[in-house]
Amino acid sequence: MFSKTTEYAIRVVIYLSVNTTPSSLAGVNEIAGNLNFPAAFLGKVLQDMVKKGLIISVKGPGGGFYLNDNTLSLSILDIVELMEGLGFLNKCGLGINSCSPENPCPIHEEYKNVPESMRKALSIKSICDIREDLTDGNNELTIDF
Amino acid sequence: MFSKTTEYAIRVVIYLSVNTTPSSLAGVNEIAGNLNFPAAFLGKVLQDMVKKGLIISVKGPGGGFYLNDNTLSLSILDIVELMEGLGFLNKCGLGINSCSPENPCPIHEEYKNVPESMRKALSIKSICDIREDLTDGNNELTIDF
DNA sequence: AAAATAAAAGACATTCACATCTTTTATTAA
DNA sequence: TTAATAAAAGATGTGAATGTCTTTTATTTT
Repeated sequence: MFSKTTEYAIRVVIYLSVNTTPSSLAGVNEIAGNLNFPAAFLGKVLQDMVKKGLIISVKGPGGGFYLNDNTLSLSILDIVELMEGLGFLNKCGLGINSCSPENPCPIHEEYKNVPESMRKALSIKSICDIREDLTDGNNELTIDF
Repeated sequence: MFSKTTEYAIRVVIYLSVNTTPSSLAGVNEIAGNLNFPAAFLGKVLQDMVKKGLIISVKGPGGGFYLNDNTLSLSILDIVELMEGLGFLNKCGLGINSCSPENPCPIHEEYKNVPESMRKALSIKSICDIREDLTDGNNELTIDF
């Protein structure tokens, strides 16, 4: 559904939310190792995320990355929007560019629920909520971020 | 959402359902021209569709393509399945391979509706139904297939 | 039979996301 | 102030999907 860049960004945000503070950072290699991402490419994604304000970087010995405070209040959808835009929510179910309410494709009505349920699924929780889910232990979330 | 190959295949099936009969065919260039697809590449897709039994080809002067009768009873989802499989319905909302009911990602529950609504949207109508919608005129479908 | 037509088939080209490698810059610690 | 560390930046590589071009095969018409 999303590009690798966006996918990596989402998981990095979650990882950093659980595993770092402004005084306890994580480096490229640690993140790449724990999330099983290619380190060199992840470096590029991290650069991009710094530029976009999602995370903060520190150079030099002991350096690394940690989460920007503001990012905690964002939803997954907000991160997707920052990384690659929300075009995927407006795409026709058959891929027809000229498809619109005035010029609907053959499954236009039937497909309406899809972007709606996507939007809901991706925006209902904040990163802060997800961090709580993962650290609380009062739920069955077990994936190691 | 789908590959170009699959997208072209879906629209070709609809086009042929409305515009051809076993005695009135459509050639690659006619189809490509009307649907605004690259003709040479479409030729490859049509070959593939013939092999998969979706359409029937006739060589030589007056030749071209028409819809296999059986295809009329298929849904869009059936065509997608034939062309590229249904992997897209089993993908995790965050792109995590190890995501499963026993090992759910942070938005696992929230995302469940998405593939469900996709499946419904793509399987509720048969090609036959869609052809009726397009030829009846008792609806607002206006895209020229 | 010969010429024309149109799909089938094979070889080749292009593009872009994804990924890697090398060099530079900033920071820290000795 | 020098050496070490780690991110930033730039250049380059790769593979798969997409797209093009040429040749072959089957069919029809003259």
